[in-house]
Parts: sequence; C-alpha cells; structure tokens
Amino acid sequence: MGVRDQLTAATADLMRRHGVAGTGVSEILRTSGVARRSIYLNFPGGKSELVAAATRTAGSSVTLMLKKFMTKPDPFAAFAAMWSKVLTSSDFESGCPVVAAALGRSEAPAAADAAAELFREWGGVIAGRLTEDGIDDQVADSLATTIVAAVEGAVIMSQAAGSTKPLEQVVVHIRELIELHSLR
Amino acid sequence: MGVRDQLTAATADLMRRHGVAGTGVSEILRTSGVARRSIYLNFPGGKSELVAAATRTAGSSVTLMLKKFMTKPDPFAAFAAMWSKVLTSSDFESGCPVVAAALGRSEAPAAADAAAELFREWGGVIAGRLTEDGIDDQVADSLATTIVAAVEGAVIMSQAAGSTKPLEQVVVHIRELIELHSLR
DNA sequence: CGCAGACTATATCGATCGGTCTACTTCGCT
DNA sequence: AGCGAAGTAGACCGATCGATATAGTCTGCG
Repeated sequence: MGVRDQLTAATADLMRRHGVAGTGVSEILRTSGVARRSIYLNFPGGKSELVAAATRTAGSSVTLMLKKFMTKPDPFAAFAAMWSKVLTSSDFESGCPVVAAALGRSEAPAAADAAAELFREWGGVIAGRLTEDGIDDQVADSLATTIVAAVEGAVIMSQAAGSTKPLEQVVVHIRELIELHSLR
Repeated sequence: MGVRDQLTAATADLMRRHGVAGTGVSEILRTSGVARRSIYLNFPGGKSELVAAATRTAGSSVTLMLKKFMTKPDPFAAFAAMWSKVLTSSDFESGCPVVAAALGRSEAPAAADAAAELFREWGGVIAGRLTEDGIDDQVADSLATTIVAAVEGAVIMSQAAGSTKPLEQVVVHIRELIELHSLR
C-alpha cells in the first residue's frame, strides 16, 4: 500500500471520528506515519484535495459492499449490519465518512460534491435491485433515496445514543416499504 | 434578548453551517457582536458548554414546532417543509444543528448527549401522534425513530446535492408507512 | 446615592492550524 | 553508473485556535 493510500485511509478514519473540520493535518501525519511533505506531493491542493480523495475512496468501497449486499436475501439488513459493526467496533466513535464530507462543504467543497455523487451512486445500486423485484423505475428511485437517508440518519442517531437500536428499528420499516411495493 | 441568547443563537447558526469543530469562538464573537469575556461569564465551561447550550436551545425550538406540526392534517410534510425552508433560504449551507452536535462528540461531549436526548424527545412527540391514530405503542416508537432518521438523513443528502428532492422523496414513503400501520 | 454584577474592549497567552521550505535518502529505470 | 522522481525528517512561516487577564463602562437595586 503506497503512501497515497495510507494518507486517504488515515484521513477517512479521522473523518469518521472528528469530521472534516476536526481532522487536523498533523493528526493525519501522526496516525499514518507519513512525512508532512508527502501530503503536498500527492495532493497539491492540500487538505481539501486529500479529504476529497479520502471521501471517494471510502465511499467507493461502500458502493462495492452495497453491490455485494444486493445479491443477498435481505440486502438492507446486511447494509445496516455493516454500519452496526462500524459503530460497535469503535465504541460508537466512528460514523460515515461520506456524511462527514457532505457536512464539510465550507472546508472542502470538492469532498462535499464527491459525497453527493456517492449518495447518488448508492441510490442507483439500490434502485437497480428494486427494479429487479418488479418495482417501477421512478418508485425505485425515490425508495432507494429513502433507504439511504433512513440508514444514514439512523447511523447518526445510533452514534448519539450509543446504541444500535435506531439502526435496527429503521431496517424493519425499510423491509415493510419494499414489501409494500413488491406485491404487484 | 440577553447576551446569553445572542451567543447561543449565533453558535447554533454557525453549527448549522460549519459543524462543531468548524465553529470558532472568534467567529461566534464576530457574528454575535458580543465581547469575548462574556462567553466565559455565561458559560464557564467555555466552547463545549456554549455548544451544548446552543444545541438544547435550537433543538427545543424544533420540538415546539414539531408539536405544532402534529396537529396538522399532514404532519410530516410540514416537518419536511420546515427543513426545506432552512435549506433553500441558506443556499443549502445550513443544516440541522442537532446533527452537528451529535457528530461533534469528541469536541463537545455534553452537546452530543443533548443531541441524543433531543432525538429521543422528537421521537416521543411523533410516537404520541401515531398512537392517536391507533398504532401500537411499540410500532409507533420504531416508526417515529425511522421518521426522524429518514428526515435527518434526507436533510444531509439535500445539502450535499443542493436540491430538496431527497427530502420530497422521503416524505412520500413516510406517508406510505403511516398509512400502512394506520389501517386497523 | 453608592455599590455590585454584568457587560465591553483589548492585549496577551501557549498551542495548534495548514502550508512551505531545505536537506538528505531511497528506489526504479535506462 | 547515473539520473530523476518520490520518499523521509524536521525546521519554520504567519495565522488562528480557545482561554485568560486587565481595565473601564453600564445598569439595576437596596
């Protein structure tokens, strides 16, 4: 794993915990063990470019996992379970780096744009699966957006509460919504 | 309006835009026009105590509005419309200060705890209305959590996309969920 | 009236911020 | 062998961070 990947990985991890503004360059260097200069060698745009790259990398890996989940019998339970793991294995300190990027527009506009694109991408993957279940294209689109919103919102509420209960409650009603639209 | 309220209002507004870590004390003073020392007179705990107070104040005002919305024919359309207004009237720069507080635990733990309590409070208000519609208590609870999660998630996605479309899509399916559980 | 408490204004603190710079090393390729 | 790109190590920059200190002003109440 090259220096570039070490930097994006460390940055994404810190974004999960402290958000964009709360993630200092010095802290990125400390946790990644990389030389200060290497940031500006790999990301001439500095912190904002690094944050954008970290967002894209971390977000794309979620896209991949999401695609894998979509082949399972209960895709959204698997999606929620992934987030539960992120929360519990970090003592509820880590959340979604893409949400952090979306909320960090004033510091890193490119990262916020990347976040928007990733949300769109996740929605597309989910909608694709829903249409396979015979759901109308337009309904699948809005349903997919709702699922992403509900899960991301539940991750935040779970972080706040220090419990995965919100996530578990949300997944129940996601299942209901899909069932509702699946019976044709 | 006293100095204390000026400070909490200015702090909450900045939290909406830049999050907890991104909100500097100097910026709070600049936008509120208050003297530096007044912060530590009113909030001996400094920034973290001020942020917690701002979260409670802003969050409680949402609770009040939510209670008002619950008396309307389509409560959640009104709830979503409120957030749409926040977004569009700020060019999608302002979001939910309670979400910001929830994600700012590493800087202001008390504010994150306040955020958790507010989410619980909002869920309680919504669940109360749902039980009036004859929905079982436990279902109303999980349904209320799902509604809060979906709306908050949609606010973030709308901020990222620079469009209220996610919010509008989510409210459609919230309506479906309620209808599904209302018919007894 | 007179005083106490809260406010303003401003200077200052040490620490940290993101970013630049120099100097040296390591490695791959021709 | 030798060159150049990319890496490390670390000093350094001005700016800003949150917090404290000092001094003067305003105001309400006994």
